[in-house]
Amino acid sequence: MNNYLEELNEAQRDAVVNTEGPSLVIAGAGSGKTRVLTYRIAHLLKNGVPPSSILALTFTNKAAREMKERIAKIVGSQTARYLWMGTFHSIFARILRSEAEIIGYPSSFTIYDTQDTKSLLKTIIKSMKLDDKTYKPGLVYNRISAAKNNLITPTAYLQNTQIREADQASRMPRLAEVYKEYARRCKNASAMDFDDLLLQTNLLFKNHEEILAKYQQRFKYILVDEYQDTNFSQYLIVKKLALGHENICVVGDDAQSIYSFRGAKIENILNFRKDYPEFNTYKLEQNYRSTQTIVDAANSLIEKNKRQLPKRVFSENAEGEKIQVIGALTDNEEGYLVANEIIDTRMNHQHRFADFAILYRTNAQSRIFEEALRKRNIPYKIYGGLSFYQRKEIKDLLAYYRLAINVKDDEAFKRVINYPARGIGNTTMGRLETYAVQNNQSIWEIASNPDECQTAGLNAGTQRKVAEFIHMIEGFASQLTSMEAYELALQIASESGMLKEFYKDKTPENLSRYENVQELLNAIQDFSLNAKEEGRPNQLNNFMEEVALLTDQDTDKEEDFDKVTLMTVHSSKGLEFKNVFIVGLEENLFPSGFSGTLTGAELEEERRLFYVALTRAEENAWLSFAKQRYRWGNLEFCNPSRFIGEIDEQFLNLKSGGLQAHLPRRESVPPAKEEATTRRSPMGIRSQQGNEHLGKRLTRMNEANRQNAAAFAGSDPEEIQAGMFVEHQRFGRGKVIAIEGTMPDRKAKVFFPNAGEKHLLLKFAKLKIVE
DNA sequence: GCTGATGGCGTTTTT
DNA sequence: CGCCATCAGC
Repeated sequence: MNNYLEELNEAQRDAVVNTEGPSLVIAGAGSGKTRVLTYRIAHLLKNGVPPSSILALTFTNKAAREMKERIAKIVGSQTARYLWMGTFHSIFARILRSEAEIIGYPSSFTIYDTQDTKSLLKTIIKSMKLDDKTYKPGLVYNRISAAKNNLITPTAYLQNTQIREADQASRMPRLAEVYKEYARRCKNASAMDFDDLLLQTNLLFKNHEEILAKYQQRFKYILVDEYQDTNFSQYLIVKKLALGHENICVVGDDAQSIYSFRGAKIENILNFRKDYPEFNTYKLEQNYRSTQTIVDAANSLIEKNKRQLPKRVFSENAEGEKIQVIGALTDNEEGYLVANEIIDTRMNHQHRFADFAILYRTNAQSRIFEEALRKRNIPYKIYGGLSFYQRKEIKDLLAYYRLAINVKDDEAFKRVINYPARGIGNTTMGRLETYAVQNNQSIWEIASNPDECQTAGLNAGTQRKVAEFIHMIEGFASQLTSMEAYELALQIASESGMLKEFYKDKTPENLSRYENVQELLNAIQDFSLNAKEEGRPNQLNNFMEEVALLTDQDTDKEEDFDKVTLMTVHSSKGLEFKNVFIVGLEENLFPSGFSGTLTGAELEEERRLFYVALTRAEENAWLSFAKQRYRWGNLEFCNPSRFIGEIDEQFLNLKSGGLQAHLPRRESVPPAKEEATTRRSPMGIRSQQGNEHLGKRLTRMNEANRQNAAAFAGSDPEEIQAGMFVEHQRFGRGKVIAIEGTMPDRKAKVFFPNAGEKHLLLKFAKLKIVE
């Protein structure tokens, strides 16, 4: 064991060696948070604390794995193995499986992923004869998820007037019933969704004191990473468990709370002192990652946060280069500029491609940069998007495994009953499911019983086909305990007929599907061999327990060696690159899901300047203006369409804070063009004229909208057509038509061409320049 | 059931 | 635009 304490600065060392009692470690970005966590655990182990009494919770598998590896390096893998270290979900799934009986679940319960959940919700919504355009499965899921994460059970939901009112307001008055039905069906299917893993753990601890006591006893030391990202459900579990010994150490940074949209409660970290009055605070304030300039820039934004834990992040690194702001007239140009910059910087500084990252807000924005990089032969890798385990063929095969392990798993049943095709269509499935729901049973329980099939109304031929399928699955199920994972997995893949499907015709898609399935089988083989070596059980259900909570952010392939990284700003949290481009900032100009009412003045207030050049003349004025060289603040806009300058205070002090896009203000608009000063246009504007990229739908809707717009504004349709449709962002929604002549306090129609006839009524206007 | 036309709509993400 | 859901029509 090396002398790890010497590798720490004073603050870090304090946080590592003071292991007793409640500790709050506030860890600024790049301040060595992971190092402190791992060393703290190593320190505990070194001082004779048994690994099995340490519980360390993270948010991602990746974080857990990395930490475990680092600890293993210090204390040896034999010791590290017995740590209770993993994601909230995996740890509590493990506990739930071993306590399943007492809460009425089999220990082999299925974990429904997002897709399963949504598809089940959709079925429920349909069967309740509700409109799935009002009750959108995704939206319903969010509501139910939020309820669960606040520990609101269906019964409590029904009685909660506040929630009921909110449901009324969003025109989903029957949401409570949907929730209840959803919970019922999950139970019948012996399934839990992700939120259930936490909710059920809470219920388990609440209703069974002796079990809570057992785990309180067991976990003498509890550590939580990214505490600012915990939701209420997670918070409460931790709080209950910590009551035992109060040796709880939470690590986080209120300034890095970026997941409130998925239920993270920053209050959990802000209120730590209330829960544990006797706590110690450790502040990690020295940033080892970034230059002073960058730390200063970040601080100038963070200081605008209203509630925060006082800290002063500083860097002793060199001041470093200025932050550059580069503007582009179009998205294509933006891609081109970034690609060029990468090539230049790489040459001039001998950087590797892997030293570059391109960050954007949404995954959909990657395309333009992919194209630009490909054109310049720059290798890149993309994070996000469809993960391996979400591919259809993988989900299909996994569904067979799931069904074999838990035959009540209705979502798996529905997935594979007719894949490959067995002549069991929607009608049959509909009958089985309806009957099952009526009888409070899983589909399997009906389908596997000939009498029930008869009653459900299946004809003899269909009954035979269903029976064959049941027989096949029973065959798989019967071998679960006798065969090891890989053998059985392979057998199921082949006997289910799935492998044959890919041979039907040799399309590239089929080849790729086949390869993916092979990759899954290889993974199972690896799992099986490793498990055997380490003396753990190596059956298919053991593999499936792990896989349900796995995503493939983890799989770093060898071939990903020297490549530019493309990912969302969110997923870059905690990573380091020498060169970072934050692109597509103008996307923020348009609030998505935009449908409220705003006055022109409010828009001005919001600094969301999504206005359009209305007429042909005005548009031309803008375009010629954009090609000129001009200055705004410290930013110099260069010919033809780019500006490079230093980031300045004005930029950073933007009221809305964060990564809001910022646009030239009035002084940048040439005074010569008086017309143009009354309206602004963001960079990245693309007009309909001469723009062959406009979508087909826009073309289709064009005429109708033009007429509508003209009628509303009382203008000549020809005139309006000229600059009417301007694409402000890459989402179709962003195509805005503003109506000439409307003043800030007047209502105006804003047309979203894609929304077809139902245009939105907004108070919206020509933006008045207020200085 | 499969296919192509049509329409709708588009955050951030982990488990 | 690009993906997905739906539906008419075979």
